[in-house]
Amino acid sequence: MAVDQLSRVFAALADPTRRDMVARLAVADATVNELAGPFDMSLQAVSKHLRVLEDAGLVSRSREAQRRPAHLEAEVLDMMTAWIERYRRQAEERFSRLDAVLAELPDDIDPLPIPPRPIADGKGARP
Amino acid sequence: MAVDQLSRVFAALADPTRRDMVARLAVADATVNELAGPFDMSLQAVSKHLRVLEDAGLVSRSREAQRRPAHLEAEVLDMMTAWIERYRRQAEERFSRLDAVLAELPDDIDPLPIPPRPIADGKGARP
DNA sequence: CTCATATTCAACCAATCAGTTGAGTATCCG
DNA sequence: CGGATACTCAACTGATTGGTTGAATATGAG
Repeated sequence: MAVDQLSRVFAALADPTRRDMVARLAVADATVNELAGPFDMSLQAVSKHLRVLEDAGLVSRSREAQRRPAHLEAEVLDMMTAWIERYRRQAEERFSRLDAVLAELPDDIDPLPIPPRPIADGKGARP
Repeated sequence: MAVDQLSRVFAALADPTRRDMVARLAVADATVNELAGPFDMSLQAVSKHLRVLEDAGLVSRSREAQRRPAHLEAEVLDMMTAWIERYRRQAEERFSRLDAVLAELPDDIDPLPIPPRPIADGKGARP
């Protein structure tokens, strides 16, 4: 994988199955078997999804007898929020600045000159 | 398109090229040509990326002579933040609750029997 | 040691994705 | 009108993804 972590995290959460897993891991750590419960999907498929989350750094795993419980690593979520919020804020600022400019426009300016009307057919020309 | 918007938005931002576009659209609206500038990539490819962002609801487009300037729709970002923050907060709470429990443990309990050997590797690097 | 449980590995498949090139459409300008 | 500019559509391609099944590994219980 020659792809940066931010990309991996976004990609990981682009799948509803994986988002569901994250939602449940936020409540409690869980094994592959437990996670697989609600899904109509093979155990191996769930294992693969878990692997994607792990590669993205969203979950860590430990060993507990045969089980390998997954644990949500919430810090990575902060990385996403940081990215998103940065640009949301930037855009927001820009918009409010635009609003301010518009609000300051003096009344004697007509910012929307009506374009000259190209005219119609020559049928039934009126004198 | 049988895929929910949240999935589309996450997927849209899973690509570095598209994240870069979003970053620049946060600064100013831009046309396909302008956006394509820095990329070593055909105009059509950029147009396609823009389409993905549009389908995800992240940008809207208008018409201005031949140009079709793209405009960042920041509200959608809020949807992501809402999702992420919900689970981050949930996990966070859970951890602090756990901390509280541990802090309350009477002294005569040894809550952390030291494992004979912390699993040394646990996971070999796969080629 | 042998068996059961929990999980992963490996090979395969269909669908989607990110990119390409080439042709087509929309809009303005002279 | 005819061109130039800005963009999109269509068809193709190789890589990745989300799923499958069957075999393999890891660990604890008897």
